[in-house]
Amino acid sequence: MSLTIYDIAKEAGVSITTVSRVLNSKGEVSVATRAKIQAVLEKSGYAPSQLARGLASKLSKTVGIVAVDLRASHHANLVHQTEYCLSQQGYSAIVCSLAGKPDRLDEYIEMLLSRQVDGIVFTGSVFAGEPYHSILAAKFLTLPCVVLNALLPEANFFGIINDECAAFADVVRLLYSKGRRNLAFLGGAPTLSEEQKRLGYRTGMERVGLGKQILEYHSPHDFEAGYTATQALMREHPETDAIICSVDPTAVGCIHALHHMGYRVPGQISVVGANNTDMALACYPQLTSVDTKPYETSDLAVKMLVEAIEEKNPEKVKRLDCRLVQRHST
Amino acid sequence: MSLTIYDIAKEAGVSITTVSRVLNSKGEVSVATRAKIQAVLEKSGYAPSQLARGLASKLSKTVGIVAVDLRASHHANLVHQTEYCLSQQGYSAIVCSLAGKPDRLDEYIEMLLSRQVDGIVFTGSVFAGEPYHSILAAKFLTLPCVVLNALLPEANFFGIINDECAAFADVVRLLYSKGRRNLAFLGGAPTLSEEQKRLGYRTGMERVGLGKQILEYHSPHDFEAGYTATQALMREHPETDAIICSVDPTAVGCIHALHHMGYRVPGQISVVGANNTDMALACYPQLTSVDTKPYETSDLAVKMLVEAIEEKNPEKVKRLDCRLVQRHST
DNA sequence: ACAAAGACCGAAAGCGCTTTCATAGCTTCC
DNA sequence: GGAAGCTATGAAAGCGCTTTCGGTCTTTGT
Repeated sequence: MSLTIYDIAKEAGVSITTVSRVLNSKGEVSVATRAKIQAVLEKSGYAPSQLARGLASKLSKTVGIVAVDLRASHHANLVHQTEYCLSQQGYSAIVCSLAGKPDRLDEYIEMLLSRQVDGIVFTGSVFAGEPYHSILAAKFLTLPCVVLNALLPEANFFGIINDECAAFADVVRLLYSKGRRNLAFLGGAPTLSEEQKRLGYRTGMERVGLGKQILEYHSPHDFEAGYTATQALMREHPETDAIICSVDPTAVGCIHALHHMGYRVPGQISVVGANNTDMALACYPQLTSVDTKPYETSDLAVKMLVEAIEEKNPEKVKRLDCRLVQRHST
Repeated sequence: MSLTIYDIAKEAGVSITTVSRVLNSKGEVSVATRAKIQAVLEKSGYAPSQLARGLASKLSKTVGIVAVDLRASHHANLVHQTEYCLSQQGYSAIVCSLAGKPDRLDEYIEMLLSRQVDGIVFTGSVFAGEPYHSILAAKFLTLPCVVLNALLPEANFFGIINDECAAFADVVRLLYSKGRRNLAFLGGAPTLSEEQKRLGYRTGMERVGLGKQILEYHSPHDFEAGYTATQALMREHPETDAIICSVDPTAVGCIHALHHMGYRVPGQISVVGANNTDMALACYPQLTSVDTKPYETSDLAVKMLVEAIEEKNPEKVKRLDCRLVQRHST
């Protein structure tokens, strides 16, 4: 096998305790011995076993990242950046992708606990809703957790909230300024994030004086669903001239449906999405989308989590604003 | 802290050795004691510490997944499915996303080794090229590694090769059958995967009697690059009526460029991509794409890796065929 | 009836670290 | 000059498991 702390100690002519001390830079070590040990360390290429370290210190320097579905671009971005930030801080990430199957959450949590992770990051507001929340609550998790885009009532659950409400109100204002008067909202299951968007839509509509014309449709967060929901919407409300979708995949499905029904985008109908994923760039016309800043969100999440792990009592909730990115679909 | 094997042993009135035996179902245990221990196990909700287990047994039941860039849809799919298969086999995945920065590979490998991973999966053919290959080679990795879409010469490196060559020859045949006669190829840096595609293109061209009209352009694997490369291509070879791109993002950039230059797709020009990512679905018209079967690839990778870890000597290379998915861009 | 062979179980030694506690050697101070 | 206080170091006890080895108690064969 590889080198152990004993090899280093022997080579340097000191005890493993002293080696451990310089490894963790804690405790007093004379300049001379420190230098000697450092030298041995350098040339040996020794790296301490994180397993042994974790076992002895009760800190594994590992965190779990649980994503609803890693295949979704927005989540992949969040996981990517979260992992990156964690690695910068000396933590490794064990990632779990639920593939939309809530029942796997239970096993994953169990697994993460058995691996002594120091904390967990959940990407996605669905974790605040059912059945996820019940599963999490039943675990009585005592380790720090941060949920992206949601806030759970439990202690040691930290949250980051994107202010999507304001951004969606802006979306309405933008569309209104372009002359659109029949704006529909196409949203998903009522998570916090969805509710914020919906609220933003309503608020925006009130502000521009269209409060009486609220039109809300429902669609899961995928391409197909966006497609069929749009067909229904246009059949029942042919006067619609702008569709605000809660996420990009829905919006892309929406655009395709409109194309196939013979509408011109943005000529006749404007479409807006959210999360500013690469789908927004890929579709034609390119999609105007609410940027929910996955990078900033992840950075903040890791910052909060690490602070919580180190018992620095970070704030329980942080807020981040969103930015509307205009492209050719409006 | 949580329960340990001692608690279980005491509760069941046996030694920890015996508990360990039923936990790992190895060694002889009478039916009676086994039942007794099982019962205690059930109602306690005990889960063995994987850290301690790994330390004692030298098998961490953890594998590293190193992706060139998790943000790229194709890689996210691979990582997702690989993680899923691993979890089914009792392994956890530590994921590392290089974000296209080769220099981070070194640190990641070091980290994975210090965590005693039992194996590593690399997603992407770039790992067979420079500078990645040199970095890997310098490590003298003795643990099993599998590289998706590439094969490294080193021992204990296993590979899965997608037969993209045949698929790209099929692409040419398809386009030819649709009346296209000026087919250009838009590929990336010369990795094995890229070379296969290029070879497929050439072979296909020979077969349909267009061997004299090989036209190859170069473009990194992203949207922007595909866009600009296409502009150059069309400026220099306006007679082109079909563009075969080596990956979807390039193809999407290509389509956008064509749109902006006033060409109709597929009216005047056909475009094809590869990997069949969600970008292929998102863009308009939806993209004909070579499906490189990320799910089958990942399944196979995990199968090979686990066999290698358990010293079952799997074959060094496995091949998988690809499938051409026709959509509206051709 | 007695030896040989199993079946079943526990003691104890690690795995590679961290951490507590004790000790030895030096200063410092009145 | 001796008590008090540092600084620098090591011995040893864990952390929660696996695994080897040996021992006891039944079987089985003759």
